[in-house]
Amino acid sequence: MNDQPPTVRGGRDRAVPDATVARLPVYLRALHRMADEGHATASSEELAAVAGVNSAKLRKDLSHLGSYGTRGVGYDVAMLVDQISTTLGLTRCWSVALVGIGNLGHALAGYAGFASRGFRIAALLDRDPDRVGQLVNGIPVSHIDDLPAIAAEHGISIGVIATPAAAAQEVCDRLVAAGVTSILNFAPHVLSVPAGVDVRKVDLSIELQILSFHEHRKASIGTPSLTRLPGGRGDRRPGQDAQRRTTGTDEKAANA
Amino acid sequence: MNDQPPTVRGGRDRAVPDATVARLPVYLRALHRMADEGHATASSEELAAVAGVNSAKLRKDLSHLGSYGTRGVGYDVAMLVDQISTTLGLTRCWSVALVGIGNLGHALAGYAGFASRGFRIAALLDRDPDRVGQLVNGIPVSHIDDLPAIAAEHGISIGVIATPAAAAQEVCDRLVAAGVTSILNFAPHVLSVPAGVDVRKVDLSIELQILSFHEHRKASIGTPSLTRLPGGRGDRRPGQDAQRRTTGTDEKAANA
DNA sequence: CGATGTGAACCTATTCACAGCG
DNA sequence: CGCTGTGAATAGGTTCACATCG
Repeated sequence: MNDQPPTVRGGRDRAVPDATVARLPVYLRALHRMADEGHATASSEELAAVAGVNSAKLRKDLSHLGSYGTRGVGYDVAMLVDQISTTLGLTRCWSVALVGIGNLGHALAGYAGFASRGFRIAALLDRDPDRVGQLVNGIPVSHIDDLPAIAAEHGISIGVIATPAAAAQEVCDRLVAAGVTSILNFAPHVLSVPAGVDVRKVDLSIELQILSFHEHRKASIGTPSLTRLPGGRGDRRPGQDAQRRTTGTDEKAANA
Repeated sequence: MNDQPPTVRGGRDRAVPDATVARLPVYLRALHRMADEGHATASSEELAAVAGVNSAKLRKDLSHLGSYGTRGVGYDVAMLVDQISTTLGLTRCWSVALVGIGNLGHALAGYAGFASRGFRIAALLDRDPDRVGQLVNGIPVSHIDDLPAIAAEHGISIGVIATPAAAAQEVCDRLVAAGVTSILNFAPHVLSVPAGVDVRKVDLSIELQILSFHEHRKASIGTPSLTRLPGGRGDRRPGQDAQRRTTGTDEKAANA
């Protein structure tokens, strides 16, 4: 316990801001890559470069998990991997139900990234009787009506929706009724869920439209002789790496 | 070479914040839905409900595009659709190149959401000679080496990367060399691009890990008798719709 | 000495609350 | 009178710059 004033969140002051949480998986991937390349230790500068962020942000992010660096040296790669994995809850394996075995569902079912870190597709579900019973990537497709039993049996708490938009809300409701409290939604539809359920969305069409905006911007401004940097989107601060290549994407719009 | 203290962006003060841009496609979808349902006009409250945001945010977002509402009435649906479409640059059709025709590439090539609003897959590309020449969803697969010619021919400015992580950076470099200035990256790899090129990423594995964090949180806190709301993620403000269902996802982590 | 960890400054985004218009 | 549009207040995130420590 602690007294009061600012930011009383979960247990103590654990907090970990959402923006930081969204970057931890990126750091984790960067760390694995550095480990593969033989680094036992990594400075915030090196790690930040691989992760595509600046070093100050990385240090501040890591500081939310505790103090796992050594001044004058950097971070122990293996230890940081452990710490981030623990924070993200990746020390256990999560069972996932994937609903909607169409075009996209097939691709997702075959996606290697699933198994790679602590996620297991425990069930594939569809409403189409013709698809039920099929084997997709070695996993049999079950009927959506069997969701409650399957969810209970496997202790499924994460659901992935890959159905058409029209079916998404109903599927979502069924997932929630079956005890799922985290949903990843690929359907182009805004889901409505009770409090306590987290939803994240992945939406190709939205991403394209955002890119369209920026393309449109670039095109319509023409190449303004030299109002700003010759190519930048305009908001680069004159700070450090204003030139050369921008690495990665800065995070922002996805979900929460 | 310009003075001016605060926030001088593109032309004048056009700005349109990134967070707003990321939501415009959502509003657009909501508007289309309301139009389909016969609404000629919509209040900020109604629209916001369909789009899964609160009305104040929606009004402020729309105010960045100008004043298109009527006080006491609401917004004219058709007019708003036009205005948002124009802002997003959707009044023209963008040609897109999709690179990497594997599992995911197939699914993306078949995705209806592409054609739906101003995007046309002008080319499918792969490095595997066995795939070249195949027809996928009616479009022939070309070899990646032909990218420069194809990009020039179709005026392609948007590229989608659906290759394995190992190939992503090279493909990215080739796209940029061919004149592509906006990239949507599905590969689990942080891309490095020159200034002036926009990158957005879609990453299943990162999304799952973020959900894992929240699941972990919920599980480890148990059900705290009544420290907070019985189910919420903890950061619900005591404001308006704190109970009932949270609609949609709040935006945050995706890209920029 | 070199790199972490962090207070402070800054900037962006969200929410409130209400003036003002149709 | 109802709803938009917006200034002001608040919250959240990023960057700077440096004290601090191994």
